[in-house]
Amino acid sequence: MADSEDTFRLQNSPSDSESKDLQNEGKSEKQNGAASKSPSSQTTYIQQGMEGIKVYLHERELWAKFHEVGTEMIITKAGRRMFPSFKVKVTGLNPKTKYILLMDVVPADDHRYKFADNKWSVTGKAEPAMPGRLYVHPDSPATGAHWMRQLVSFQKLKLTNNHLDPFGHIILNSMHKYQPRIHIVKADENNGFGSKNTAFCTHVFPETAFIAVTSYITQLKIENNPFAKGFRGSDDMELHRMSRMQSTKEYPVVPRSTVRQRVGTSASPFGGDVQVLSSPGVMSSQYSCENGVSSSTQSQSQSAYPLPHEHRQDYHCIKRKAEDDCPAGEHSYKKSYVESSSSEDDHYYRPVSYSQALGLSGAPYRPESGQRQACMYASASQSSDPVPSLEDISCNTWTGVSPYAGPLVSRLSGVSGHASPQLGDAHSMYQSSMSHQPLGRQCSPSAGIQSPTGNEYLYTHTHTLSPHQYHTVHVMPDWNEAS
DNA sequence: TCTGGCACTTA
DNA sequence: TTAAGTGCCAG
Repeated sequence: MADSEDTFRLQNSPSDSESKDLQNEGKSEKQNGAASKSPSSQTTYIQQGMEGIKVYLHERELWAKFHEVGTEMIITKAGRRMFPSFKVKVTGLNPKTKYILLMDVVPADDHRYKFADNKWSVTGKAEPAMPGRLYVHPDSPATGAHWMRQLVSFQKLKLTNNHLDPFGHIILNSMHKYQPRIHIVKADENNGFGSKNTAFCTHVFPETAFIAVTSYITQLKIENNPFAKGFRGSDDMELHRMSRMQSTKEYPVVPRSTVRQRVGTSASPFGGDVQVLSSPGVMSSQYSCENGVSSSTQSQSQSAYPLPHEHRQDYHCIKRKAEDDCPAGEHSYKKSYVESSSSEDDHYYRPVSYSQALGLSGAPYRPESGQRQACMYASASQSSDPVPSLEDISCNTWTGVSPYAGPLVSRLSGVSGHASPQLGDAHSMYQSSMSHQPLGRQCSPSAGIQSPTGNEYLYTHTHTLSPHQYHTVHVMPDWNEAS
């Protein structure tokens, strides 16, 4: 959500602020190594309502660190949050227009992986993709001002390997590689998600790709996740741990994570450069920007595992505006888990309501039922479209996990022309047309226009939401090449 | 490869 | 104090 702890304020208008962000980008990275404000690309295709939307990955440097060694995400039966958590800063939205922010996780390729010989390697063909589920940000829908006022956090999203998961968590297969995606869907009362004019865009950050695992967590997680402080390597703790282990074993025990970490810092188990582990600023050059816009020439050789696409994608469609008040700025900014990024956050984000700065109403956009929860949507059918259409992030059937899911689901469901189940049926399974083709297949390689974006994929499309009727406006040329 | 329990943390 | 979340370990 636009979590309260992540509040920041844009100093001026979104565009002004963005300009400052862009101007400060390079300096920021050089000064403190925090690359979390890496800008999204300039939107070269502009359509009414969705032009200029940019998404910045928060804690990008941390993501990059994990990416360098091969990001792993634990999946459990009960559901596990992602770490690093997925947080973005969004700019360029119409402050008064309502948007729905979605996240999904799609297969990054067709492979199944194994961890052997201290490295990840392909071990076979991927198992069939799980039913795709969408995590709808619990604040959705909310005004552009709301989304832009603070970091948008998807940290409550949970990953599970339970194929029958009833909680709406995103279902993944262990030992498979996945790519999270962010979707911004314009949603207004009269022309909501699913109408043929619905506008949306999709943002992909390649450095957030990960392999789902049920074990094997790198030391980086321990070092950066506050909940894992108990595993950090203070001498006392280490002695305590070792004594515990020694008490039950007759031989010295070295934690597996420690083994992997030490291997990784001496000789990359993933075939990539390993100095990143101890070099916070290593990404600054890799993500250097021109006019504040990061380069798209990331070296794949530094990736722990090859990503099929090293660019961001945007899908743009026409939509009209809606007007709504945005929430009052009740949030307070809190330091992120990573110290290196907090200073940057302080630099960019102020705990003052952007909506107040704009003179907008302070009426919170909240459901009458109180706390809002995220809801998930799943897909069963597979789109054959090479480019994710809005259908790809819509549902054939829906359920909600919260009272709020009702109106949203009702609105969203219209896109695919399928009936919505009872609202609040938290245990129903969603079925939608979300494509779970490996990510590399989802975008047409045609009509490629090089974007000035950085490591995000940039794909811009018009989309009328008439089934299968859209045309590519902006596609990176090598989307399909890597996988 | 996966699961449950553990010790530990944050909120 | 309690609930929720963390990775590790044994099985």
